[in-house]
Amino acid sequence: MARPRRFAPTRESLRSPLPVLRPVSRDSVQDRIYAELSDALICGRLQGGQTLQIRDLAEAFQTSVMPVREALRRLVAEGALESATQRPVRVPHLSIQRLDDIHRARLLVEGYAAERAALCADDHLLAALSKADDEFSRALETGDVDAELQANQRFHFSLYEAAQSPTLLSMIRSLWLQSGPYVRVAVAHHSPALGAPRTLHHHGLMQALANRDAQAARRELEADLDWAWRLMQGKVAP
Amino acid sequence: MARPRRFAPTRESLRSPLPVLRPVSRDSVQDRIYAELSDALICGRLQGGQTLQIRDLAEAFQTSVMPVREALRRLVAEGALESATQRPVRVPHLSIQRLDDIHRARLLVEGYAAERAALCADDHLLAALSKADDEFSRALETGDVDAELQANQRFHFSLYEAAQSPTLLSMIRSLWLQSGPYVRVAVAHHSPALGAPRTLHHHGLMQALANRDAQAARRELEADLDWAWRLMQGKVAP
DNA sequence: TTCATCATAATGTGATCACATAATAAGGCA
DNA sequence: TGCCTTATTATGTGATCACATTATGATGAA
Repeated sequence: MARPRRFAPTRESLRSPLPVLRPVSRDSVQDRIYAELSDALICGRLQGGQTLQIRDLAEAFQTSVMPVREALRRLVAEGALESATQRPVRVPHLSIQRLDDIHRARLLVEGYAAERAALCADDHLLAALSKADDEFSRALETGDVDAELQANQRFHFSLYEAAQSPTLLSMIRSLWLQSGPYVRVAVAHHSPALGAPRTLHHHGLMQALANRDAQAARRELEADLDWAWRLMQGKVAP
Repeated sequence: MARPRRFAPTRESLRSPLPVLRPVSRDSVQDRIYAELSDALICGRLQGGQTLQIRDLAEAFQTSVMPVREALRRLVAEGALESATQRPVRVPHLSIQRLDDIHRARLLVEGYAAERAALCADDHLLAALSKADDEFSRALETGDVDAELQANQRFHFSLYEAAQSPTLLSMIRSLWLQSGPYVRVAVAHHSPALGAPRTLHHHGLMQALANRDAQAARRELEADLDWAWRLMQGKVAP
């Protein structure tokens, strides 16, 4: 192709094509705010009951209220946040019954995704899981909760992406957004020794995938989720 | 004019309880627009590939663009609509593979909801299902596609609500929003004779619920979904 | 005729302003 | 002093404006 690639199709760049200085994020402002808030939710940096006021967030992000409104609206639509009419948006304060409900849905959907992933597992997937699990173990040793949650997220979503189902993936993402604020309080204060079962389940899961054993993969994943759930039950008020 | 009347449980209304004149819609404008668009999607009044332009909708709804933007944003977040940056929102044009993906997710989640509903089925549920099925049959005879879809929706969601799981219910709602535009083309042009299997599955489902047979309920529901899915495969272009 | 280029129009996005409503604080009568 | 009332403040929601970006149609040269 003779024409230079256009990364920022303005008139100026057409006439004097510049080398790409930055892979300019073509996301809108609200997309970046949404991504920031999503990450904060999944990693548990926001806690249940916390209110998120539009003007405060706008000031924090150095923008107007406009992109913040739309980002919050998206998260409310996904069930990650709740809002009454004319009331500030809040991170839902989930009852133990509601958390149990979410947990059951996670067993169903994530367990099925594990089955599907096992059927089309390859070396690339196993390598990605192994890498994430290494980071996970290292974070457990050093007691770095943020790194632990990040690595755990990478481990699980590498698996779920392998299931090759956009529908399941978006449902799982929504479930993680909802349970994120409560997962952290569960894993935040346990001793490193308690982490042992999780690495065990991770390894069992990788073994099941290597064997293409869908049922075993589901069992190991469910055991992993159940472990975190039992820990959470002790921490969360009824 | 005296003080404007307030129907919300404020101190005043507590002291002099007024008869409820109208269940005044305390929804915001964007809520009503969202409800309208949701209904249009689930009932298939919008078709795949159709673009929804903010200003057009605002004019149709007699409002400004503001509430429309937020309603569309919600639907995009739920996967019911898609939008590229700086591009008009569209009803997704789903491939056969994507529709199959959604179908599998529906089998999983709606099948599980049917199981759960069977475990706590009561006379009230059976009555609601029977009523919806009557309307469904009547719509089949008269060939009223809109009424058929409405009744079918009521039948299924009466069942899903009985599962008493807010998490499952919102996931199912999202799946119906996504598949709504394509379900209609499937059921719109079949002869009334082809409708027989569906009423059969509905009746089988009700029988399973009466027997508290969770596995049978799942099987009947899956059969119902599979019937519609096979019909859809013939109508939708690959 | 055909393709590139430019000008124009249309549309989503962000900013700012205005208003209604809900929570909170201040005041007043029993 | 206690509780209801009233005034004030704060916040979400809707409207309007301004801009960047994309698509579309016109126009020119090879």
